[in-house]
Amino acid sequence: MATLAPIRLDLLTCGQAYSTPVADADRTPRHSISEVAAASGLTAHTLRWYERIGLLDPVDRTHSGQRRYSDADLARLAFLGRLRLTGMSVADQLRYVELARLGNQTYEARHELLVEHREAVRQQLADLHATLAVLDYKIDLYAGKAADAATCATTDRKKQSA
Amino acid sequence: MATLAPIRLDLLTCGQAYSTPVADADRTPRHSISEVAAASGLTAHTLRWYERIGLLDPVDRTHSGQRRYSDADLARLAFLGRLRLTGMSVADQLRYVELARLGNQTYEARHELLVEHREAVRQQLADLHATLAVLDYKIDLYAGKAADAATCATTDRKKQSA
DNA sequence: GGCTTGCTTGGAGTGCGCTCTAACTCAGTA
DNA sequence: TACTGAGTTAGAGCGCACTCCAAGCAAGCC
Repeated sequence: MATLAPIRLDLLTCGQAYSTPVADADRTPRHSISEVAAASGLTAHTLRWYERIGLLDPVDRTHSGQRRYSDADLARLAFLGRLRLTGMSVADQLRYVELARLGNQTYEARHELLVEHREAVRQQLADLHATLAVLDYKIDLYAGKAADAATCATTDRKKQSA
Repeated sequence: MATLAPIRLDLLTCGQAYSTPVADADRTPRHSISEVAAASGLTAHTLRWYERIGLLDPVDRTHSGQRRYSDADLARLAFLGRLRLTGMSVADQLRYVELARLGNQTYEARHELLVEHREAVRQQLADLHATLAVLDYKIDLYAGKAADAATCATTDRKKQSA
């Protein structure tokens, strides 16, 4: 069981806040949309769209209506980015976020969702390893064939099966 | 340098031919579209579409116009499936196939393309490993919290940051 | 002959994840 | 006051990778 010691995070830059995976990040509104776009690699358009569909909670605004993201927003974005990198659909990310919004009674459901996704990630890892082996094999083959083709122009023309 | 001894493959089933990565597979037209769909996990629609866009060479037909796929077609499909699993776009797969169609003088270009893609796959592997670590961390956290919630209903309500 | 099954075609449609547009506001600087 | 630049909105549009549709054809079975 994890004990959560509070951490002072007031002085994090946008990039640091984005890459720091903290459970109880600072909620002070701080970062403009362009800073967050730069830190996250998403466009401002996409950040607004994430908020519109509910993937981000409504972001704080300045008195003139401009968004100011907190470190907590950035931490969530970073985690969502991880899920995205592993191929989780926006719909499933949304499902997770909506469970989180419902509070304590959804711990189990979220746990289950993550465990399921971890299995998918493990499957992907296995697929990638297998493909890496195939690529290594093909690349070796091509290295040999390219040397052939360069040194021996009169070699018999075999049909290439990809 | 790879020496390519010819291999007798006449008796392969569709599924075997699909999963056997052979360089000079049999070209005898043999398998119906539904067999290939079952073996490859693609739909018949998708197989026809692949042919239409040039990802597969024109497939042999029976006298009545039905497709009959060879083991070589299946081997290519299997390799394309690997590329797809690693996130290569259809456009890039097409680029590779078109290079293969041009024959010997494109060995180097194909080699380069595969080496580039291998790098992308390695990057993906790194991303997945990193995400797996995050998932493990979160899952442990939730396992603990779920136990809390179950045994201690009066626990203080911490705001959940994802 | 009539029915079913499995296939054919070109082209239209779908779902996803953004991505862009148009018209606008606001703060800051010369 | 004029201009610039960064931001705002709802909604339309786009590229990708399929996915489906309608209409038709050929073979096999009762």
